[in-house]
Amino acid sequence: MLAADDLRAATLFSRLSDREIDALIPIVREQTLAKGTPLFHEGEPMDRLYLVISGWVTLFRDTNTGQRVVIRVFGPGETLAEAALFLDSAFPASGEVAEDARLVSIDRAAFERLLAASPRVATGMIASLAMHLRALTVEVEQLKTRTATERIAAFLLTCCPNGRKARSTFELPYDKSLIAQRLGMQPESLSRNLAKLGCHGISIDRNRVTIDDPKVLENALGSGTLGRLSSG
Amino acid sequence: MLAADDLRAATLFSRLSDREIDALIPIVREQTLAKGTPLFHEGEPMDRLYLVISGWVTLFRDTNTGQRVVIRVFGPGETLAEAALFLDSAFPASGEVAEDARLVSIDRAAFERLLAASPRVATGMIASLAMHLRALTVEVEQLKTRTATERIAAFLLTCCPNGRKARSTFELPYDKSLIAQRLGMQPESLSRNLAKLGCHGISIDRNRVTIDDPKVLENALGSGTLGRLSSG
DNA sequence: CGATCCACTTGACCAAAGTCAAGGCGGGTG
DNA sequence: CACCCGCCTTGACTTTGGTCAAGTGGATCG
Repeated sequence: MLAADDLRAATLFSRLSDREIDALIPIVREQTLAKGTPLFHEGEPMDRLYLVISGWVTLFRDTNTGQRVVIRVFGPGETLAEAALFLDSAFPASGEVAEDARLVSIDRAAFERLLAASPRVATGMIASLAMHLRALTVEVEQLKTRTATERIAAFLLTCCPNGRKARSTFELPYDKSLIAQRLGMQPESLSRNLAKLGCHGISIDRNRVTIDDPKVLENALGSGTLGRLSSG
Repeated sequence: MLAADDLRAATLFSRLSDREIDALIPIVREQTLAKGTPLFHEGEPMDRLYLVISGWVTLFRDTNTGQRVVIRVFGPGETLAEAALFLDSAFPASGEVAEDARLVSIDRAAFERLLAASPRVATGMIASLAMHLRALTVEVEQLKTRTATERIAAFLLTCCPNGRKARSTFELPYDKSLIAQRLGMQPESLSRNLAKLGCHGISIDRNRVTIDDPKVLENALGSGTLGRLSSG
């Protein structure tokens, strides 16, 4: 069942009072959707705001040369398209479930009522947008300065269950082909570079990853030592 | 002198009433700064919000491997760092005047008072953040899917004085080395690819650019025809 | 239990962009 | 007017990542 904590996990709603959260619960729609389910389509006006409870959702664009660009992949606690509800022109991207997901969504009209009624929602909205902005900023920086290998290493570190103590093992959150798109490279490049990272204490078996020492990897990333490998 | 219209050019303030704008004027700081002047530095808490009236300002990060990543370049009517005032941790990037600029800035405390006092400022803030988000989304998309040549062509089109009728001529807004950074490539690549674009009806003399037919260029960009050149 | 499908991997090749190094051109200065 | 300095351009070469094509291996289904 949908719990108050599920909603409060989102920056957008984190500042709401218990009372406000309780009022929210009956007006949201909760759905469980299978991998591959389309949520909304590029060019259509956006009429709902989504919050991911579990699973993963991609935001992407299909360019007119046929290739798909993944803008971002959203996971638990993240909201999509709140900006779209505000700028009311057609939304420039499509959304799709990347891994079986539980989603909560709110109707545009209901959300606008909420926004008008509570200054805390407006505040949450600003905070939420600011965080998205920060995330995209990091993304741009990575695309401009890091090699494919480095972007992969950075990604694996973010997947690393927190603590980052020695020898973390975890599963990749979604398909490798999607990871490749997220990181802005071809699946072949991901494959090859993952193999290369073997020399840096990372082993991959199917979609199970083990990082010998996250701290060491982090330092190597920061100092640009990942480039030339020392064939270990 | 600072005019009400200068402020209203910013999305952030565009919805304010005449009375609110008038109240704003005495509390803002106006400055004219020379190219190269640093505005704020990465890692420091951000204490002002900036609005560019004329000229250009870069937002960048110096990575620990020594290279500079330009996140974005802000021009007339654009605001920087409004998100930073909100997320109150240290700001992750530095700012610098890229071309002699006239700037307006507002103190953090004053802006917070404004935000609390007027729901229209909050609304403007959301709209402004949403636009930044949109801009960065486009950026990510371009970096992931377009070649250097295509990114340059797209950039030149955005510089094209609007109308985009046949044979537009204009000056590059800032140094070529900065344009290269903005587009995520080396100055050498920019230089070479600009030369390549000669075959597509673009001529460059020093920093004066002429586009024979923007429409044609736009179509070539959309259909991916810019890649293989037909040696014309 | 084998056939098939799909996601991923691997290999060989190629094109795009980065690197390093030298050279030109203009603008400012003595 | 000659000099120097920065910015930009050009050239030769290297590296990275993309492309095309074939192969592997696990899962599913008959």
